[in-house]
Amino acid sequence: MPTTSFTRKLESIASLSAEEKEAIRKLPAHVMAIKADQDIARQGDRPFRTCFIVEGVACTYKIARESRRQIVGFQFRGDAPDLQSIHLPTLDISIATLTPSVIGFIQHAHLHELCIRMPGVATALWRHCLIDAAVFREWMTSIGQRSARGRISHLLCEIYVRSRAVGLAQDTKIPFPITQLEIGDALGISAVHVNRSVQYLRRNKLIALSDGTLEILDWPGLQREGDFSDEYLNLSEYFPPK
Amino acid sequence: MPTTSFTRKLESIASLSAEEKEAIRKLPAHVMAIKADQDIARQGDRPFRTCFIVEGVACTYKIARESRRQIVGFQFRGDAPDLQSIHLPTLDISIATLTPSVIGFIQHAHLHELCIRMPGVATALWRHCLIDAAVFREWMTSIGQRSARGRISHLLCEIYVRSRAVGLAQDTKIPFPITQLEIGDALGISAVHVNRSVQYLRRNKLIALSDGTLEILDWPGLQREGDFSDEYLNLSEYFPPK
DNA sequence: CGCCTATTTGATCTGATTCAAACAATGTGG
DNA sequence: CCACATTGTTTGAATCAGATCAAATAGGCG
Repeated sequence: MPTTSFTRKLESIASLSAEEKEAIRKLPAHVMAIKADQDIARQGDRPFRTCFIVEGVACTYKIARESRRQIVGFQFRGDAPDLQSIHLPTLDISIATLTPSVIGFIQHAHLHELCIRMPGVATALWRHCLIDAAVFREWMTSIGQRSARGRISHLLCEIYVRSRAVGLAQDTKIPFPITQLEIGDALGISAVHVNRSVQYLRRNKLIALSDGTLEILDWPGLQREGDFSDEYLNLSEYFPPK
Repeated sequence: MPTTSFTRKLESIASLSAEEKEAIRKLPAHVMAIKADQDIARQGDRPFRTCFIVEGVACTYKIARESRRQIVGFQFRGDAPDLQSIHLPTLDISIATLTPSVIGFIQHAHLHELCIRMPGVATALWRHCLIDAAVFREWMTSIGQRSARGRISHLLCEIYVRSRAVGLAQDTKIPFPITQLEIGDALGISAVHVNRSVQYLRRNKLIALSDGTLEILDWPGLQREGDFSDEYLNLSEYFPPK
C-alpha cells in the first residue's frame, strides 16, 4: 500500500493505535510517478488534497526578489510537504521533486472526516505540522546564526537522522541525491561556498559524500561542527549510529 | 476579560461562530503581570498550559552555539507563543517579554476539552499554528535571501500589518518597543549594521522611528524595499493604510 | 560521441562583522 | 533634584566570511 509510508512516518512522530494505523492505511490515495525536478504544486495554488512522498525526495521552496530561491524543507519517504493545506487553503510554497518520485495524494475531505472520527489521527497530523514548524525554527537559527560550515554540518546531521527514522539508512550511509546548489539554496549560501565547505568536512574526515551517497565517518565530530542535537525533531523512537 | 485579546486574534485568522467565540472567552485563564525582559518559559520546559499576550510584546528565541541568540518570532496582543505545546510537550524555544506585559495562561486540558466539544475551535487553533509556520517560512526566506535592508524593511512591514490587525495601529503609526539589537537577533544581522540600515530607511523617507513609535511614511516604498506581500499572514480581514 | 548538469578551482570584490568609543536617553537611589 | 548607573543608539576604522565572476573539469546519459 502506498499509504504505508505515510503511516510509518506518522508512527515515527506520534503514538497511534492499531485501528488508527489501519484507518490511515485505508485512506483512498491517488498515486503518481513523477520525474525529477518537476513542480508538484505551486505557490498560490489552492489544492483540494494533500500529497505525501511514497518514494524519492522532494523540496519545498519560496521565491524572493530577483528570482532567488529559498528552499524551506526537504521531504523524504512518508513526509507530507503541504499538509498545512488542510487548514490553509492557499499555498505559500511550491513543491518540487528532486529525484524521480512516487507521490501519493489524499483528499482533504477524507482527512477531515477521519480527524472527526478518530481524534488521535487529528493529533498525529497536527503534530506533523508542529514538527515541521520546529524544523523551520531550527533552520532559521542555522541560517541566522551559524557559519557556512556549521549550517551544512547541521543539515547533514538532520537529514541523516530523519532518513534513519524512516528506514532509509544502511549503517552509517544514506542516499543523498541533493546537489550542492540545492544545499546552498536551502542554507542561504552560494554553491561555490558550499563546495569549499564540503571539501573541508571531507578533509577533516567527518563525512564522505559522492555518487549520491552520504557516509557519516565521525558522528560526534559532525554533530559538534553543526551544533546539532536531534531534540527538535521530536522523534518518538531514534536509534543513534554506533 | 483577558481572553478577549486571544479571541480577537483567533477571529482575525479564522471564522468563528458566536458560540465558539463565547466559549473561548469563557475559558478559565490565569493572568499575570510580568516585567520587561523576563523569561516566561524556557527551552526544555514541559508546560501544562499555553500562554497568550494580553498586553505588551514578547519574543520567542533559540540559543545556538557560543550563546548567539536567534529570535524566531515576535508576539503581540492575542498571540500565543507556545500554542505548539498543546501537542509538543517539550518546548524547543524560550519565551521572553520585551516590554512590561500582561500574560494569560490557559491549561492544555481546557483547550483539549474545548477542541473535542467544538471542532471549529480546534481548526482555529490549528490554523494559528499553521500561520506561525508560514511566518517562519517567510522569515527563513528573508534571512536566507534578502539583504540587510530588505530584511529590516520586510520585518517592519510585517509588524505593522500584524499590529494593525489586532487594533494596535493609529493611522500610520504603531508602538514599536523593539530595540535594534533585538531586530538584529531576529534577522541574523549585527546591531551596528541594523543601525546603519535603519538610518538609510529614514534618509529615504520610508519610515520614522523614534521614541518607541514606528511611523510608515511611504508604504509602497517600504513594501518594495522589503519585497513584502502580506499573503503569508493569512489574515481574514486586512485594512491597508492609505 | 557529444550534450547537459554538477563539481571544482582561482581571483577578486563587497556586504556585513567586529572592535572601540562617544553619545543620548532613561531610570534609580540618596 | 541631582549624580550616576544602565541601556540603547550612533559613528569610525579595520577586517573578514562569503559572494561573484569566470573558466576548467568531471560525470551521467541519450
